[in-house]
Amino acid sequence: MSGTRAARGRIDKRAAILDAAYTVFAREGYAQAGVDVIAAEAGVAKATVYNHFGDKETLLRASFDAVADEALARNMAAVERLSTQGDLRTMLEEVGYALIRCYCDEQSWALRRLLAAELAQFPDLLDIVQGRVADKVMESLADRLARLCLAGRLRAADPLLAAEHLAGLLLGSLDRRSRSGTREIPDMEAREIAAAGVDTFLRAFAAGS
Amino acid sequence: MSGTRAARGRIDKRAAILDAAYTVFAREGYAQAGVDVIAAEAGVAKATVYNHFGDKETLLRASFDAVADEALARNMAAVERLSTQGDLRTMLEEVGYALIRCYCDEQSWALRRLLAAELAQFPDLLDIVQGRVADKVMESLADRLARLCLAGRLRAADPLLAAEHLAGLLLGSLDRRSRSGTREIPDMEAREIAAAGVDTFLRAFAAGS
Amino acid sequence: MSGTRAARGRIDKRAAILDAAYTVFAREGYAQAGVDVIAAEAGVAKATVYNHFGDKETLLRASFDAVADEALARNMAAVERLSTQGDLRTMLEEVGYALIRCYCDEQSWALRRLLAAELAQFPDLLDIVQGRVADKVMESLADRLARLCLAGRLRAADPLLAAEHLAGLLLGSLDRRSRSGTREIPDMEAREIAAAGVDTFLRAFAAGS
Amino acid sequence: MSGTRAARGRIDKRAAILDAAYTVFAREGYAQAGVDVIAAEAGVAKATVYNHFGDKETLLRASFDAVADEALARNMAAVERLSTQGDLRTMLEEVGYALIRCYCDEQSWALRRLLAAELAQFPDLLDIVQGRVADKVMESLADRLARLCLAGRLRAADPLLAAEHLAGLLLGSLDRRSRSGTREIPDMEAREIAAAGVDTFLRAFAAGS
DNA sequence: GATGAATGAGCCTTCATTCAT
DNA sequence: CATGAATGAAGGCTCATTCAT
Repeated sequence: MSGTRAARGRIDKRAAILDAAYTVFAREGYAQAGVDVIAAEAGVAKATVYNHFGDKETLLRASFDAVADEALARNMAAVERLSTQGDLRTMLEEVGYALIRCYCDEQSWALRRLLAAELAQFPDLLDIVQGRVADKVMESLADRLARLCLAGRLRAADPLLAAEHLAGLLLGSLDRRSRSGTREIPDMEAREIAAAGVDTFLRAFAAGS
Repeated sequence: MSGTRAARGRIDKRAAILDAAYTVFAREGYAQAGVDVIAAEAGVAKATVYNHFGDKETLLRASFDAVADEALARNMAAVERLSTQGDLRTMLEEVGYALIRCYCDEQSWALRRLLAAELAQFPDLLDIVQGRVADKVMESLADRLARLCLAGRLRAADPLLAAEHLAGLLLGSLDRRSRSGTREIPDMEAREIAAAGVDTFLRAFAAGS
Repeated sequence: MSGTRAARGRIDKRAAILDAAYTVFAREGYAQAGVDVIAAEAGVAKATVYNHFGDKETLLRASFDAVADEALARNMAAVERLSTQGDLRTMLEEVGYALIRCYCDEQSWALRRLLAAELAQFPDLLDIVQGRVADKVMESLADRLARLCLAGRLRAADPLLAAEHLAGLLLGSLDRRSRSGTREIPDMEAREIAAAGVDTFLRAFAAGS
Repeated sequence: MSGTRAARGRIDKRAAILDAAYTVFAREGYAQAGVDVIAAEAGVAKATVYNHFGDKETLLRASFDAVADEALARNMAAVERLSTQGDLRTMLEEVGYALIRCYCDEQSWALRRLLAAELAQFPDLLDIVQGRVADKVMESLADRLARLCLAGRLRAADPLLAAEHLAGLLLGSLDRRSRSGTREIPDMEAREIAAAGVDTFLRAFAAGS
């Protein structure tokens, strides 16, 4: 019991630091973010941060890992709603809406911002974000579209290309519309974007058109 | 004469500083970029940079201005190739290819990276990049598509939406494919992306389909 | 039995820490030596060091004590070979050689280095090294020389002065020759130094000259 | 003129930093010495220290250089008083006294202390202190003794050895007597040490003895 | 008594910015 | 105006030391 309390304390602190780190990195950028600020936000001493993560760079990577994992999970959950049963347009609109929400999540914007900002200095962050998230999601989406083709609901020569196009139609306008994440996209607008994107997609890829 | 020479020297220095600034900002990020490094790259003394631009932030804005203007010009030139005459698919593919090239230009990547990185601290940079570039390009593209509709070559209820979708189909996959600008996209691949994007676009929007 | 084992474990740990401390102090200097490094070298936890010695300064003093005792013993053993019997020159050369070896021992260099380094901060270390070692050795050497005078083998008005001179002749060149302990003095060179020093000494102090 | 004033300001600051650095290094040891303390003592900003010397280590080396040069000059001046003319004993006593004073100078003690302390970390400091000072002085002393031999005033097979022995006789006891520089040696005592050392030296090396 | 984790103070170094020439 | 020198404010990281188990 007492051992558990201690261990939990340790884990809690580590998690608190990770949370605080991501918050501060997202808010101020990697370079501007002070480790003391992170420590204060996590409610620990600065040295504790170093005890856990060694240096600021490692802390950044760990934050990325954690957030990327979350993002992956959310995106996958969205894609996996695509089944071969039910009304195709409705289903696609729902998936589209969910993907838009994932993309527009404040954490996702922060992740992409940080990635862009620090790409020059830490090129391997790409592997975390794209290799472990974006690629997987796209592959998974392609898989589902392929099954819809086999089920005769869609007609696409290259499922991966179709997935890219679907994603492009759904997400392509979000950067501009949300002013790079600066402006919240209202729910209704998100639904309209989803509907319009799916409409175009279906006009191009629906079977029997 | 000597006055002219002096004035030219002054202008040259200003331009050299701007160039150097953008180079260094792009290479190392705003926060990591040292003013002394910029000064060294421009071949002037650090104080000279301050004489011209006052502080680092102003220098960043000035760089953005210059590069955004260039980017706007290039993108507009691409869009304006869209006329109501000639083979539609071929024309769209050419425009698409040109837009892809603009998007994948190293300077454009750097611009977007810097924007993302410093958005939190300098939100008004958005106005430069999106307000003065992306929006204009999109509007212009919408204009051209509208005229194609009027000419009976396309069928789109909302030209801006169509423009967004075209852009999404063309550019949506580039982030992933070029690994956020890390990997050069070969010419043939760019042409394939353009062709595929245009194909989907035309399947959805071609008149009489 | 288990109590004994435990006590032995305790003693072993204390000794291990002392050894490790001296090793690390000698290798890296007092200020640069990290307590964690010492603890690691001793195979204990950092806190254990503090349980035993309270703080770093005390640890330094304890190390000095231990090493100074050893040094004293070795030097005394060397001096005490001086008797009133046997060939004088041979005996002096042997004693001289032994003193040179003591002085050039790696541990002795480290002791003097540490003393010099920390003299400003911990002036009482002087008492340990000079009061408890150097002075005693010099007094003892003076005693032996005095007895040689009484035995008619030497002629010296002030035995302590003679001892100082003998020590100066033997050890005075070692700092330069061994590059402050950086360079090992070969055995033959040490013997030559001893012989030359004793020769000069005897030319000045031999009875009947 | 104004240029001179500026340059002088620069030089003055550099010199002030060097002085302050040596003072603080000598007082607190290299590791314990804070660069801010040095800067404060020199009356400049901490960054100015870095503008001039780059880092703490370089500052240490520069201090060593400066002080070693001074020490060399003083020692050489002492040795060069040895001529082949005048009363030998008196001259040697004067030289001996001067060498003792050089050795016991507070700056010299500090130099040797610092050297000992930082030898492990910066082995090349040896070259400055021994290579550029001690060796030269000893060679110079040997030269003078050689000329005294040629002049028939001394009898020494190996002048360098004789020089070492003279130095050993003069300086060998100073470490102990001055408690490693902690205790000031009164003038009279210094003269006695010189006289005694020279006496022993002459008993061993005077020509015609 | 031994340990792992946490801490707070401090230190070297950098950097945007200003001043005197 | 251009420059070299100077500055003050941080910031990343370390380390001796202490608690809770």
